[in-house]
Amino acid sequence: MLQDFFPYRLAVTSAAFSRLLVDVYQRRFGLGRDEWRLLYLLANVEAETSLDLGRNTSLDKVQVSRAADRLLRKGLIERRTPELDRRLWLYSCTPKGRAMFNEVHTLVDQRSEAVLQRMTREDRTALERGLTALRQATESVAAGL
Amino acid sequence: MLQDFFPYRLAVTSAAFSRLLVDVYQRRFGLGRDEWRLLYLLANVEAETSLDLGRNTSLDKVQVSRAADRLLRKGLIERRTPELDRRLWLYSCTPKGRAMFNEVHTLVDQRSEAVLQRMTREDRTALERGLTALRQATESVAAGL
DNA sequence: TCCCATTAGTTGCATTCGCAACCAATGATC
DNA sequence: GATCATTGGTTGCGAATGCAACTAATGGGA
Repeated sequence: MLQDFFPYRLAVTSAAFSRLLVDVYQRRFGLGRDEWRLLYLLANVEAETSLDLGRNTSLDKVQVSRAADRLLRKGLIERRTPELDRRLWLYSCTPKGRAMFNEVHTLVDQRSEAVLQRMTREDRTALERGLTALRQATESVAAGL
Repeated sequence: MLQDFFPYRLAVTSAAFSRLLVDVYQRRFGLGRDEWRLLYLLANVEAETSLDLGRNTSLDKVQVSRAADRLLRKGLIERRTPELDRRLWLYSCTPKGRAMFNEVHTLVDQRSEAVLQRMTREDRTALERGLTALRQATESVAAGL
């Protein structure tokens, strides 16, 4: 039975939860998932290179490049070439970007909390624990190819 | 910090886990995610209408239509018009489809179990519990729009 | 019986995605 | 310090996705 298959339940649950948040940052603010992630990172830091940006968002270089391009065109971030390595970009958030981040973050966090608060404290603890363990186990298997 | 944001961790973990399985059914068998879901359902049942197929796979009608189309062209499933309602299709799995399902399922299940077996029994129980609670909470919030 | 609102499925289009090829800068080696 | 493998970023292209329009079948009233 597909409905009992763990990978299916994980994917469906994760997608359903995600959809609630996408409704906020995508439909209401026109931000894609990747843009939202970059903005999240840059809003909370002075500046960061494209390289670190990729590492810290689980996005590959193509995704970073394209999402950053969209954010640039919207005036939410800016970039300059760092002196040390001219292959990279050093990105930072504009005031406009920070303002939008704060607005979006408030609403996204509300939605997310609305879901989590419908769970018991014990269920939340269990989810937290299970998720952390799953991430480690997944990384471990993926590392061994 | 993005890395501590629950929605981010859920999405990243789920995607990483998923990728391990996609490597199997996509790269090695040329099946898309939607095709794999339909095949999973149809391999374990006599026949099912397009309508039920959608309900039981969390796919919308467009996804069902297109994935079914691909499976038909590959000869893995077949369909006929049910007498009761000629708007629908009644799908069923061909022997070739069942054979491929069994092969893929074995490998996918191995991968999935390889991950889960690296977790302690307690972590697995916690994950199971947390995931079920999260799904219910998510559905509950989504239902209230 | 004839509308017509509803439901199911398909198709078109614009956007996004993933992959591979490509270009630019770096740095190790000779 | 010239060569070239490596690393970082961008671009192109084919496939997939999401959304809305469209077609076909159903079913409930005037």
